[in-house]
Amino acid sequence: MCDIGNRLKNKGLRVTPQRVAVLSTLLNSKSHPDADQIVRVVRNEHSNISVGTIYHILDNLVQKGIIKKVQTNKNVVRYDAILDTHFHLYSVQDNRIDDYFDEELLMMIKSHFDKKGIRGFELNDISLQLIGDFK
Amino acid sequence: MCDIGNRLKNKGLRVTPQRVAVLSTLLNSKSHPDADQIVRVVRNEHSNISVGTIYHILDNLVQKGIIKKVQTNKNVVRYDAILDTHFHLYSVQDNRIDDYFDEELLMMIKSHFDKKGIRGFELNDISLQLIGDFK
DNA sequence: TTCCGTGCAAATGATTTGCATCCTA
DNA sequence: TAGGATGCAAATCATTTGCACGGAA
Repeated sequence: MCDIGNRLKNKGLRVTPQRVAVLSTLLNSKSHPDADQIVRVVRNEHSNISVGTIYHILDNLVQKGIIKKVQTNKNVVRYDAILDTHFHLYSVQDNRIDDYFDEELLMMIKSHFDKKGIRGFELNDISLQLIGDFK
Repeated sequence: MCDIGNRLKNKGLRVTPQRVAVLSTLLNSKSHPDADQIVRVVRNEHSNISVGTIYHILDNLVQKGIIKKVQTNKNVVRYDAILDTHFHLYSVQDNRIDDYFDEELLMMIKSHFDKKGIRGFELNDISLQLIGDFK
């Protein structure tokens, strides 16, 4: 609990049971859930947090950089609590998104831009999706 | 005009003025518009195509692989008529998405996966967003 | 005690759907 | 002419907003 509490406190957010529930749900989930899925899990395991509040909390956490939104080409936003830069495996068919860690590739891309840069653009973050199908 | 007509015909879609209007609008746009922006341009330049129809058409074009959806972390879908694999520069602040062509990087990533592969995953497409700010 | 957070319900906004009509092939 | 396309309006669904109340600091 202290870990989660501290993450919030460090960013100047008050530690409330609702925030702890949302953040711990996200940390325990490997699947990159959307708001609706988080609502269901939270309500199942904890108390009856209202939907609007969960949207508020997710927004707070994103603003403070505690979690990230996941890029999607659907009209639902999904979330990711892992902050280390990593990539995503997308299966369009089953709407599944898995994490993909590839330190070698990350270094390769980073050093490419360190050398080369992009004129007129300050690069802050890299987001790579690998689109295909799970076998 | 024939070019656009053929693109549709080749994929087994009937050539209608509405589809031609939508596709040519998208081809002439460098900005990766969403459905609403396309509606406005189309209605301005051509006839009064209905909103539902434009959503239908965009969906058709994506299904047939004539255009692509652009990855976004907002709840609006944006579109891209360029099919050659390329990357995107994202500015979260001003919600701007520019194309970024980098053949060298693309080759680098491709050959990385040609060599290495991803266990349990068949890679079909690569989507890379470079997030930062325009200067 | 003081705000920041929360709950609830209504509002918004993007996208979809149903159905009658139209028009390309 | 036949079946895919379109137009329109109503329906959905995710997300946002307004406001009164409640609880961390």
